[in-house]
Amino acid sequence: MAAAIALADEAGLGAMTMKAIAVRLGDYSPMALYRYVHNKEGLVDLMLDAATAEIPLPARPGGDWRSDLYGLAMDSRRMTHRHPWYAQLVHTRPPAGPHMMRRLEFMLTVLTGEGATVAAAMTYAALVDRHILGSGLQEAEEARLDRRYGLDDTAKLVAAIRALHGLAVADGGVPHLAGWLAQPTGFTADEQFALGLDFLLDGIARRLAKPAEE
Amino acid sequence: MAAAIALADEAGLGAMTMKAIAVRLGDYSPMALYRYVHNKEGLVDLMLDAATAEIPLPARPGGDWRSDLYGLAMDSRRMTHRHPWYAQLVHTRPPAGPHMMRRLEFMLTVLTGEGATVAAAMTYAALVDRHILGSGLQEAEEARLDRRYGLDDTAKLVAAIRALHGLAVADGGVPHLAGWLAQPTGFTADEQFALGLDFLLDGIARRLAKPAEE
DNA sequence: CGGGGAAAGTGTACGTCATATACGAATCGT
DNA sequence: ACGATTCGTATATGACGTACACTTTCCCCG
Repeated sequence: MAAAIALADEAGLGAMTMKAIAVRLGDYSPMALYRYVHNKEGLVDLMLDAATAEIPLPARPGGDWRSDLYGLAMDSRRMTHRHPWYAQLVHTRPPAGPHMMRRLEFMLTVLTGEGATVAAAMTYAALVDRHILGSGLQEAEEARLDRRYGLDDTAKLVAAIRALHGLAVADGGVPHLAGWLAQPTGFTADEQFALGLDFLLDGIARRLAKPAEE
Repeated sequence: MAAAIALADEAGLGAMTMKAIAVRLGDYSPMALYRYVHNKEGLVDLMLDAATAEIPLPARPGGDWRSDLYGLAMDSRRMTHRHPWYAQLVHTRPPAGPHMMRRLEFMLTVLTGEGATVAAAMTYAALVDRHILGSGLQEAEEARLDRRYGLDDTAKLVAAIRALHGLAVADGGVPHLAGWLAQPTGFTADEQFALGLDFLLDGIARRLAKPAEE
Protein backbone atom coordinates (compact mmCIF):
# COMPACT_ATOMS: atom_id res chain seq x y z
CA MET A 1 0.00 0.00 0.00
CA ALA A 2 2.80 2.41 0.88
CA ALA A 3 4.46 1.55 -2.40
CA ALA A 4 1.26 2.24 -4.30
CA ILE A 5 0.85 5.57 -2.54
CA ALA A 6 4.42 6.57 -3.26
CA LEU A 7 4.01 5.64 -6.89
CA ALA A 8 0.77 7.54 -7.31
CA ASP A 9 2.28 10.55 -5.55
CA GLU A 10 5.29 10.64 -7.78
CA ALA A 11 4.04 9.61 -11.18
CA GLY A 12 0.27 9.88 -11.08
CA LEU A 13 -2.56 7.43 -11.05
CA GLY A 14 -1.80 6.18 -14.52
CA ALA A 15 1.58 4.91 -13.41
CA MET A 16 0.09 3.02 -10.51
CA THR A 17 -0.16 -0.34 -12.19
CA MET A 18 0.03 -3.61 -10.33
CA LYS A 19 3.26 -4.42 -12.11
CA ALA A 20 4.84 -1.10 -11.19
CA ILE A 21 3.86 -1.54 -7.55
CA ALA A 22 5.30 -5.04 -7.45
CA VAL A 23 8.54 -3.93 -9.06
CA ARG A 24 8.91 -1.06 -6.64
CA LEU A 25 8.56 -3.45 -3.74
CA GLY A 26 11.60 -5.38 -4.93
CA ASP A 27 11.20 -6.84 -8.37
CA TYR A 28 8.30 -9.08 -7.54
CA SER A 29 5.77 -10.44 -9.93
CA PRO A 30 2.51 -8.52 -10.19
CA MET A 31 0.62 -11.55 -9.02
CA ALA A 32 2.43 -11.55 -5.71
CA LEU A 33 0.30 -8.60 -4.65
CA TYR A 34 -2.85 -10.63 -4.86
CA ARG A 35 -1.79 -12.56 -1.80
CA TYR A 36 -2.38 -9.43 0.21
CA VAL A 37 -5.17 -7.69 -1.64
CA HIS A 38 -8.34 -8.99 -3.25
CA ASN A 39 -7.98 -6.78 -6.27
CA LYS A 40 -6.95 -3.31 -7.22
CA GLU A 41 -10.10 -1.81 -5.78
CA GLY A 42 -9.21 -3.28 -2.44
CA LEU A 43 -5.81 -1.68 -2.68
CA VAL A 44 -7.43 1.64 -3.50
CA ASP A 45 -9.63 1.34 -0.44
CA LEU A 46 -6.55 0.86 1.69
CA MET A 47 -4.83 3.82 0.09
CA LEU A 48 -7.80 6.07 0.65
CA ASP A 49 -8.12 5.20 4.26
CA ALA A 50 -4.39 5.49 4.85
CA ALA A 51 -4.40 8.94 3.34
CA THR A 52 -7.41 9.92 5.42
CA ALA A 53 -5.55 8.74 8.49
CA GLU A 54 -2.91 11.38 7.78
CA ILE A 55 -5.38 14.14 8.54
CA PRO A 56 -4.77 15.10 12.15
CA LEU A 57 -7.96 14.77 14.14
CA PRO A 58 -8.35 16.37 17.57
CA ALA A 59 -9.50 13.99 20.24
CA ARG A 60 -12.45 16.25 20.94
CA PRO A 61 -13.76 19.54 19.62
CA GLY A 62 -12.05 22.67 20.86
CA GLY A 63 -14.27 25.46 22.04
CA ASP A 64 -14.79 27.14 18.70
CA TRP A 65 -16.78 25.17 16.14
CA ARG A 66 -15.72 27.42 13.34
CA SER A 67 -12.01 27.09 13.84
CA ASP A 68 -12.47 23.38 14.42
CA LEU A 69 -14.01 22.99 10.98
CA TYR A 70 -11.68 25.47 9.39
CA GLY A 71 -8.66 23.66 10.75
CA LEU A 72 -9.95 20.28 9.69
CA ALA A 73 -10.66 21.56 6.21
CA MET A 74 -7.19 23.04 5.94
CA ASP A 75 -5.55 19.86 7.17
CA SER A 76 -7.64 17.85 4.74
CA ARG A 77 -6.62 20.14 1.94
CA ARG A 78 -2.98 19.71 2.85
CA MET A 79 -3.41 15.97 2.60
CA THR A 80 -5.05 16.17 -0.83
CA HIS A 81 -2.14 18.34 -1.82
CA ARG A 82 0.34 15.68 -0.77
CA HIS A 83 -1.73 13.01 -2.50
CA PRO A 84 -3.28 14.44 -5.63
CA TRP A 85 -4.84 11.09 -6.50
CA TYR A 86 -7.03 11.20 -3.42
CA ALA A 87 -9.70 13.43 -4.88
CA GLN A 88 -9.74 11.38 -8.05
CA LEU A 89 -10.17 8.05 -6.31
CA VAL A 90 -12.47 8.93 -3.47
CA HIS A 91 -15.40 9.24 -5.84
CA THR A 92 -14.86 5.78 -7.26
CA ARG A 93 -15.40 3.85 -4.06
CA PRO A 94 -18.06 3.70 -1.39
CA PRO A 95 -16.99 5.87 1.55
CA ALA A 96 -16.63 3.36 4.31
CA GLY A 97 -13.08 3.49 5.64
CA PRO A 98 -12.81 3.72 9.41
CA HIS A 99 -10.76 6.90 9.33
CA MET A 100 -13.23 8.52 7.00
CA MET A 101 -15.95 7.63 9.44
CA ARG A 102 -14.06 9.06 12.37
CA ARG A 103 -13.36 12.23 10.48
CA LEU A 104 -17.01 12.64 9.60
CA GLU A 105 -17.98 11.86 13.16
CA PHE A 106 -15.75 14.69 14.32
CA MET A 107 -17.53 17.13 12.05
CA LEU A 108 -20.91 15.88 13.22
CA THR A 109 -19.87 16.25 16.85
CA VAL A 110 -18.72 19.80 16.30
CA LEU A 111 -21.88 20.80 14.47
CA THR A 112 -24.42 19.07 16.65
CA GLY A 113 -22.63 20.58 19.62
CA GLU A 114 -23.84 23.90 18.26
CA GLY A 115 -27.39 22.76 18.08
CA ALA A 116 -27.63 21.38 14.57
CA THR A 117 -29.56 18.19 13.94
CA VAL A 118 -27.52 15.27 12.73
CA ALA A 119 -29.25 15.50 9.36
CA ALA A 120 -28.32 19.15 8.99
CA ALA A 121 -24.80 18.44 10.16
CA MET A 122 -24.44 15.74 7.51
CA THR A 123 -25.43 18.27 4.89
CA TYR A 124 -23.02 20.90 6.12
CA ALA A 125 -20.20 18.40 6.28
CA ALA A 126 -20.99 17.26 2.76
CA LEU A 127 -20.84 20.83 1.50
CA VAL A 128 -17.47 21.47 3.10
CA ASP A 129 -16.06 18.19 1.82
CA ARG A 130 -17.35 18.91 -1.64
CA HIS A 131 -15.40 22.12 -1.58
CA ILE A 132 -12.24 20.42 -0.39
CA LEU A 133 -12.43 17.61 -2.90
CA GLY A 134 -13.42 19.86 -5.77
CA SER A 135 -10.42 21.99 -5.09
CA GLY A 136 -8.21 18.93 -4.82
CA LEU A 137 -9.54 17.59 -8.07
CA GLN A 138 -8.75 20.76 -9.90
CA GLU A 139 -5.23 20.81 -8.62
CA ALA A 140 -4.77 17.15 -9.40
CA GLU A 141 -5.78 17.88 -12.95
CA GLU A 142 -3.25 20.64 -13.20
CA ALA A 143 -0.55 18.36 -11.83
CA ARG A 144 -1.52 15.77 -14.40
CA LEU A 145 -1.34 18.21 -17.25
CA ASP A 146 1.98 19.45 -15.98
CA ARG A 147 3.31 15.94 -15.93
CA ARG A 148 2.00 15.19 -19.35
CA TYR A 149 3.27 18.18 -21.20
CA GLY A 150 6.16 20.35 -20.15
CA LEU A 151 7.03 19.64 -16.56
CA ASP A 152 10.32 21.32 -17.18
CA ASP A 153 9.21 24.88 -17.22
CA THR A 154 6.42 27.34 -17.41
CA ALA A 155 7.32 27.94 -21.03
CA LYS A 156 4.92 25.33 -22.31
CA LEU A 157 2.25 26.44 -19.89
CA VAL A 158 2.51 29.93 -21.25
CA ALA A 159 2.32 28.54 -24.75
CA ALA A 160 -0.79 26.58 -23.86
CA ILE A 161 -2.43 29.64 -22.38
CA ARG A 162 -1.46 31.63 -25.42
CA ALA A 163 -3.08 28.99 -27.61
CA LEU A 164 -6.23 29.18 -25.51
CA HIS A 165 -6.12 32.90 -25.77
CA GLY A 166 -5.90 32.63 -29.51
CA LEU A 167 -9.00 30.46 -29.53
CA ALA A 168 -10.83 32.86 -27.27
CA VAL A 169 -9.98 35.87 -29.39
CA ALA A 170 -10.82 34.06 -32.60
CA ASP A 171 -14.14 33.11 -31.08
CA GLY A 172 -15.05 36.71 -30.52
CA GLY A 173 -17.89 37.22 -28.11
CA VAL A 174 -15.85 36.27 -25.06
CA PRO A 175 -14.09 39.55 -24.30
CA HIS A 176 -13.76 39.19 -20.54
CA LEU A 177 -12.30 35.73 -20.84
CA ALA A 178 -9.96 36.77 -23.61
CA GLY A 179 -8.82 39.70 -21.53
CA TRP A 180 -8.13 37.54 -18.55
CA LEU A 181 -6.24 34.98 -20.60
CA ALA A 182 -4.05 37.77 -21.92
CA GLN A 183 -3.05 38.54 -18.38
CA PRO A 184 -4.10 35.72 -16.10
CA THR A 185 -3.81 37.13 -12.62
CA GLY A 186 -5.98 36.85 -9.59
CA PHE A 187 -6.41 34.85 -6.48
CA THR A 188 -4.01 32.08 -5.69
CA ALA A 189 -5.46 28.62 -5.28
CA ASP A 190 -5.02 28.95 -1.52
CA GLU A 191 -6.87 32.24 -1.39
CA GLN A 192 -9.63 30.86 -3.52
CA PHE A 193 -9.97 27.86 -1.29
CA ALA A 194 -10.07 29.94 1.86
CA LEU A 195 -12.61 32.26 0.35
CA GLY A 196 -14.97 29.48 -0.61
CA LEU A 197 -14.54 27.85 2.76
CA ASP A 198 -15.41 31.10 4.46
CA PHE A 199 -18.52 31.45 2.35
CA LEU A 200 -19.66 28.02 3.40
CA LEU A 201 -18.83 28.50 7.05
CA ASP A 202 -20.64 31.85 7.02
CA GLY A 203 -23.69 30.15 5.64
CA ILE A 204 -23.53 27.42 8.24
CA ALA A 205 -23.05 30.00 10.98
CA ARG A 206 -26.16 31.85 9.91
CA ARG A 207 -28.14 28.65 10.05
CA LEU A 208 -26.75 27.66 13.41
CA ALA A 209 -27.70 31.04 14.79
CA LYS A 210 -31.39 30.63 14.05
CA PRO A 211 -32.61 28.14 16.63
CA ALA A 212 -35.08 25.40 15.79
CA GLU A 213 -34.60 25.64 12.08
CA GLU A 214 -35.50 23.07 9.46
CA MET B 1 -20.66 11.60 -30.62
CA ALA B 2 -24.39 11.34 -30.09
CA ALA B 3 -24.02 7.58 -29.92
CA ALA B 4 -21.28 7.87 -27.34
CA ILE B 5 -23.38 10.23 -25.25
CA ALA B 6 -26.39 7.96 -25.43
CA LEU B 7 -24.27 4.99 -24.40
CA ALA B 8 -22.68 6.77 -21.48
CA ASP B 9 -26.07 8.06 -20.36
CA GLU B 10 -27.62 4.64 -20.40
CA ALA B 11 -24.92 2.32 -19.25
CA GLY B 12 -22.21 4.42 -17.71
CA LEU B 13 -18.75 5.44 -18.69
CA GLY B 14 -17.44 1.92 -18.41
CA ALA B 15 -19.73 0.78 -21.20
CA MET B 16 -18.61 3.56 -23.49
CA THR B 17 -16.01 1.60 -25.38
CA MET B 18 -15.04 2.33 -28.95
CA LYS B 19 -16.44 -1.02 -30.00
CA ALA B 20 -19.76 -0.39 -28.31
CA ILE B 21 -20.07 3.01 -29.93
CA ALA B 22 -19.31 1.60 -33.36
CA VAL B 23 -21.82 -1.20 -32.95
CA ARG B 24 -24.52 1.20 -31.81
CA LEU B 25 -24.00 3.26 -34.94
CA GLY B 26 -24.89 0.30 -37.13
CA ASP B 27 -22.57 -2.64 -36.64
CA TYR B 28 -19.44 -0.88 -37.75
CA SER B 29 -15.92 -1.79 -36.85
CA PRO B 30 -14.35 0.11 -33.98
CA MET B 31 -11.68 1.42 -36.30
CA ALA B 32 -14.26 3.17 -38.44
CA LEU B 33 -14.59 5.79 -35.72
CA TYR B 34 -11.00 6.87 -36.14
CA ARG B 35 -11.88 8.42 -39.47
CA TYR B 36 -13.83 11.04 -37.57
CA VAL B 37 -11.97 11.36 -34.29
CA HIS B 38 -8.28 11.43 -33.47
CA ASN B 39 -8.66 9.21 -30.47
CA LYS B 40 -10.97 8.62 -27.57
CA GLU B 41 -9.89 11.81 -25.85
CA GLY B 42 -10.97 13.77 -28.87
CA LEU B 43 -14.35 12.12 -28.69
CA VAL B 44 -14.60 12.99 -25.02
CA ASP B 45 -13.85 16.61 -25.84
CA LEU B 46 -16.70 16.62 -28.30
CA MET B 47 -19.04 15.03 -25.79
CA LEU B 48 -18.17 17.56 -23.11
CA ASP B 49 -18.76 20.49 -25.33
CA ALA B 50 -21.98 19.05 -26.72
CA ALA B 51 -23.28 18.55 -23.20
CA THR B 52 -22.26 22.07 -22.23
CA ALA B 53 -24.16 23.34 -25.24
CA GLU B 54 -27.32 21.90 -23.73
CA ILE B 55 -27.20 24.42 -20.92
CA PRO B 56 -29.49 27.27 -21.95
CA LEU B 57 -27.59 30.52 -21.93
CA PRO B 58 -29.38 33.88 -22.03
CA ALA B 59 -28.18 36.19 -24.75
CA ARG B 60 -27.40 38.81 -22.15
CA PRO B 61 -27.69 39.09 -18.39
CA GLY B 62 -31.12 39.86 -16.99
CA GLY B 63 -31.36 42.60 -14.45
CA ASP B 64 -30.65 40.50 -11.38
CA TRP B 65 -27.15 39.04 -11.14
CA ARG B 66 -28.14 36.64 -8.43
CA SER B 67 -30.98 35.02 -10.26
CA ASP B 68 -28.85 34.96 -13.40
CA LEU B 69 -26.23 32.89 -11.63
CA TYR B 70 -28.78 30.86 -9.74
CA GLY B 71 -30.60 30.00 -12.93
CA LEU B 72 -27.42 29.11 -14.75
CA ALA B 73 -26.31 26.90 -11.88
CA MET B 74 -29.64 25.13 -11.81
CA ASP B 75 -29.64 24.60 -15.55
CA SER B 76 -26.10 23.30 -15.36
CA ARG B 77 -27.09 20.93 -12.62
CA ARG B 78 -29.98 19.64 -14.68
CA MET B 79 -27.53 18.91 -17.46
CA THR B 80 -25.16 17.00 -15.19
CA HIS B 81 -28.19 15.10 -14.03
CA ARG B 82 -29.05 14.09 -17.57
CA HIS B 83 -25.40 13.20 -18.23
CA PRO B 84 -23.87 11.76 -15.10
CA TRP B 85 -20.57 11.16 -16.89
CA TYR B 86 -20.07 14.88 -17.37
CA ALA B 87 -18.69 15.58 -13.93
CA GLN B 88 -16.42 12.55 -14.18
CA LEU B 89 -14.95 13.51 -17.52
CA VAL B 90 -14.68 17.25 -17.23
CA HIS B 91 -11.76 16.92 -14.84
CA THR B 92 -9.80 14.72 -17.22
CA ARG B 93 -9.51 17.24 -20.05
CA PRO B 94 -8.34 20.81 -20.41
CA PRO B 95 -11.36 23.10 -20.34
CA ALA B 96 -11.30 24.67 -23.77
CA GLY B 97 -14.57 23.89 -25.51
CA PRO B 98 -16.23 26.89 -27.12
CA HIS B 99 -19.48 26.41 -25.23
CA MET B 100 -17.61 26.16 -21.96
CA MET B 101 -15.94 29.43 -22.79
CA ARG B 102 -19.20 31.10 -23.63
CA ARG B 103 -20.78 29.87 -20.44
CA LEU B 104 -17.89 31.17 -18.39
CA GLU B 105 -18.02 34.44 -20.26
CA PHE B 106 -21.65 34.81 -19.27
CA MET B 107 -20.79 34.42 -15.61
CA LEU B 108 -17.96 36.91 -15.94
CA THR B 109 -20.24 39.40 -17.63
CA VAL B 110 -22.82 39.08 -14.91
CA LEU B 111 -20.30 39.49 -12.12
CA THR B 112 -18.21 42.26 -13.59
CA GLY B 113 -21.47 44.05 -14.33
CA GLU B 114 -21.84 44.28 -10.56
CA GLY B 115 -18.44 45.82 -10.14
CA ALA B 116 -16.25 42.76 -9.59
CA THR B 117 -12.85 42.61 -11.22
CA VAL B 118 -12.40 39.90 -13.82
CA ALA B 119 -9.98 38.12 -11.50
CA ALA B 120 -12.52 38.09 -8.68
CA ALA B 121 -15.25 37.00 -11.06
CA MET B 122 -13.11 34.07 -12.21
CA THR B 123 -12.79 32.99 -8.62
CA TYR B 124 -16.49 33.27 -7.90
CA ALA B 125 -17.36 31.38 -11.04
CA ALA B 126 -14.86 28.67 -10.12
CA LEU B 127 -16.44 28.31 -6.70
CA VAL B 128 -19.93 27.96 -8.11
CA ASP B 129 -18.79 25.47 -10.73
CA ARG B 130 -16.95 23.48 -8.14
CA HIS B 131 -20.16 23.15 -6.23
CA ILE B 132 -22.10 22.09 -9.30
CA LEU B 133 -19.54 19.55 -10.41
CA GLY B 134 -18.96 18.20 -6.93
CA SER B 135 -22.62 17.60 -6.58
CA GLY B 136 -22.79 15.99 -9.99
CA LEU B 137 -19.87 13.77 -9.17
CA GLN B 138 -21.50 12.52 -6.04
CA GLU B 139 -24.71 11.70 -7.84
CA ALA B 140 -22.81 10.03 -10.65
CA GLU B 141 -21.15 7.83 -8.09
CA GLU B 142 -24.47 6.86 -6.65
CA ALA B 143 -25.80 6.07 -10.09
CA ARG B 144 -22.77 3.92 -10.73
CA LEU B 145 -23.17 2.00 -7.52
CA ASP B 146 -26.84 1.53 -8.25
CA ARG B 147 -26.01 0.12 -11.63
CA ARG B 148 -23.36 -2.14 -10.26
CA TYR B 149 -25.22 -3.72 -7.42
CA GLY B 150 -28.97 -4.01 -7.16
CA LEU B 151 -30.54 -1.70 -9.65
CA ASP B 152 -33.71 -3.63 -9.15
CA ASP B 153 -34.72 -2.33 -5.81
CA THR B 154 -33.84 -0.47 -2.71
CA ALA B 155 -33.52 -3.79 -0.92
CA LYS B 156 -29.82 -4.06 -1.62
CA LEU B 157 -29.28 -0.43 -0.83
CA VAL B 158 -30.85 -0.94 2.55
CA ALA B 159 -28.68 -3.98 3.05
CA ALA B 160 -25.58 -1.99 2.17
CA ILE B 161 -26.52 0.74 4.60
CA ARG B 162 -27.20 -1.86 7.23
CA ALA B 163 -23.76 -3.31 6.65
CA LEU B 164 -22.21 0.13 6.99
CA HIS B 165 -24.22 0.65 10.11
CA GLY B 166 -22.88 -2.59 11.48
CA LEU B 167 -19.35 -1.41 10.84
CA ALA B 168 -20.05 1.92 12.45
CA VAL B 169 -21.53 0.39 15.55
CA ALA B 170 -18.75 -2.15 15.80
CA ASP B 171 -16.28 0.65 15.57
CA GLY B 172 -17.70 2.37 18.60
CA GLY B 173 -16.70 5.97 18.89
CA VAL B 174 -18.87 7.16 16.04
CA PRO B 175 -22.24 7.53 17.75
CA HIS B 176 -23.67 10.34 15.64
CA LEU B 177 -22.82 8.60 12.42
CA ALA B 178 -24.16 5.29 13.68
CA GLY B 179 -27.36 6.99 14.74
CA TRP B 180 -27.82 8.61 11.38
CA LEU B 181 -27.14 5.38 9.52
CA ALA B 182 -29.81 3.70 11.60
CA GLN B 183 -32.28 6.25 10.28
CA PRO B 184 -30.79 8.07 7.33
CA THR B 185 -33.03 11.06 6.83
CA GLY B 186 -32.33 14.65 6.03
CA PHE B 187 -32.04 17.00 3.15
CA THR B 188 -32.69 15.79 -0.34
CA ALA B 189 -29.90 16.19 -2.84
CA ASP B 190 -31.75 19.10 -4.41
CA GLU B 191 -32.16 20.88 -1.10
CA GLN B 192 -28.54 20.33 -0.28
CA PHE B 193 -27.48 21.70 -3.63
CA ALA B 194 -29.66 24.78 -3.30
CA LEU B 195 -28.42 25.38 0.21
CA GLY B 196 -24.78 25.26 -0.79
CA LEU B 197 -25.45 27.45 -3.78
CA ASP B 198 -27.14 30.00 -1.56
CA PHE B 199 -24.20 30.00 0.79
CA LEU B 200 -21.87 30.75 -2.07
CA LEU B 201 -24.08 33.42 -3.60
CA ASP B 202 -24.49 35.04 -0.20
CA GLY B 203 -20.75 35.19 0.13
CA ILE B 204 -20.34 36.66 -3.31
CA ALA B 205 -23.09 39.18 -2.60
CA ARG B 206 -21.32 40.35 0.50
CA ARG B 207 -18.13 40.85 -1.45
CA LEU B 208 -19.86 42.68 -4.25
CA ALA B 209 -21.44 45.01 -1.74
CA LYS B 210 -18.14 46.25 -0.38
CA PRO B 211 -16.74 48.47 -3.09
CA ALA B 212 -13.07 48.50 -4.00
CA GLU B 213 -12.27 45.24 -2.32
CA GLU B 214 -9.22 43.09 -2.93
C1' DC C 1 -20.98 6.62 -69.29
C1' DG C 2 -16.82 4.90 -67.65
C1' DG C 3 -12.66 5.38 -65.25
C1' DG C 4 -9.86 7.27 -61.58
C1' DG C 5 -9.15 8.92 -57.11
C1' DA C 6 -10.74 10.15 -52.69
C1' DA C 7 -13.46 8.73 -48.82
C1' DA C 8 -15.17 5.18 -45.93
C1' DG C 9 -14.73 0.93 -43.66
C1' DT C 10 -12.32 -3.50 -42.30
C1' DG C 11 -8.93 -7.12 -40.62
C1' DT C 12 -5.24 -7.91 -38.27
C1' DA C 13 -1.88 -7.15 -35.02
C1' DC C 14 0.35 -5.16 -30.94
C1' DG C 15 0.94 -3.44 -26.30
C1' DT C 16 -0.93 -2.68 -21.84
C1' DC C 17 -3.81 -3.98 -18.05
C1' DA C 18 -6.09 -6.68 -14.45
C1' DT C 19 -6.54 -11.04 -12.95
C1' DA C 20 -7.85 -16.55 -12.82
C1' DT C 21 -5.58 -20.83 -12.31
C1' DA C 22 -2.15 -23.98 -11.46
C1' DC C 23 2.21 -24.81 -10.08
C1' DG C 24 6.83 -24.48 -7.53
C1' DA C 25 9.68 -22.72 -3.62
C1' DA C 26 10.61 -21.15 0.87
C1' DT C 27 9.73 -21.05 5.65
C1' DC C 28 8.24 -22.25 10.15
C1' DG C 29 6.40 -24.98 13.98
C1' DT C 30 6.91 -29.20 15.95
C1' DA D 1 14.05 -33.13 9.72
C1' DC D 2 9.52 -33.16 7.91
C1' DG D 3 5.07 -31.63 6.62
C1' DA D 4 1.94 -27.89 6.11
C1' DT D 5 1.21 -23.34 5.40
C1' DT D 6 2.65 -19.33 3.39
C1' DC D 7 4.76 -16.94 -0.39
C1' DG D 8 5.93 -16.10 -5.16
C1' DT D 9 5.87 -17.18 -10.16
C1' DA D 10 4.48 -18.71 -14.94
C1' DT D 11 1.24 -18.76 -17.97
C1' DA D 12 -3.00 -17.63 -20.05
C1' DT D 13 -7.22 -14.97 -20.96
C1' DG D 14 -10.02 -11.29 -22.25
C1' DA D 15 -10.80 -6.28 -22.37
C1' DC D 16 -9.35 -2.30 -24.37
C1' DG D 17 -7.25 1.51 -27.40
C1' DT D 18 -5.19 2.08 -31.55
C1' DA D 19 -1.34 1.73 -35.55
C1' DC D 20 -1.07 0.03 -40.19
C1' DA D 21 -2.16 -1.85 -44.47
C1' DC D 22 -5.67 -3.25 -47.21
C1' DT D 23 -10.33 -3.35 -49.64
C1' DT D 24 -14.63 -1.49 -50.85
C1' DT D 25 -17.71 2.21 -52.01
C1' DC D 26 -18.91 6.35 -53.93
C1' DC D 27 -18.66 10.51 -56.47
C1' DC D 28 -16.94 13.64 -59.81
C1' DC D 29 -15.07 14.75 -64.21
C1' DG D 30 -13.95 14.10 -68.95
